[in-house]
Amino acid sequence: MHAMTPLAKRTYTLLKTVPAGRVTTYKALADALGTRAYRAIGQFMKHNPYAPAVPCHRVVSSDGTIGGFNGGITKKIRLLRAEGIKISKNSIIDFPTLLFPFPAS
DNA sequence: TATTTGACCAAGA
DNA sequence: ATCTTGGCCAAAT
Repeated sequence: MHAMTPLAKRTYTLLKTVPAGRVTTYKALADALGTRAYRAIGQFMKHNPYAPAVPCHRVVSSDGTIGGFNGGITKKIRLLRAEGIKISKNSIIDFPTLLFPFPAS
């Protein structure tokens, strides 16, 4: 087992609460965790030691575009579509509605 | 210890 | 609408 930094562990734990058919963003995760490390969170997703238990494919960019994925965004799009999420031109259809609201602290 | 690197973001041009 | 720039923070080198 590799040593897991506290922020990485909290990020994975929080992400697991996002249900299928909904999405979140790098920023929303950071915000809910009380940090501004959006970019670091992108790195955590890239590593994602718990895939597919941790649904990193449900994390997209703040503007509703797909963002990145280890192995290619095509795969990410396929996974999202399999959950009923519609995508066109690399952006989520009806993005604000599908965005999962984290419980307020 | 210092520097570089990102699956980012917001604001400008 | 597309592209650039500066800022942000944790990890890796």
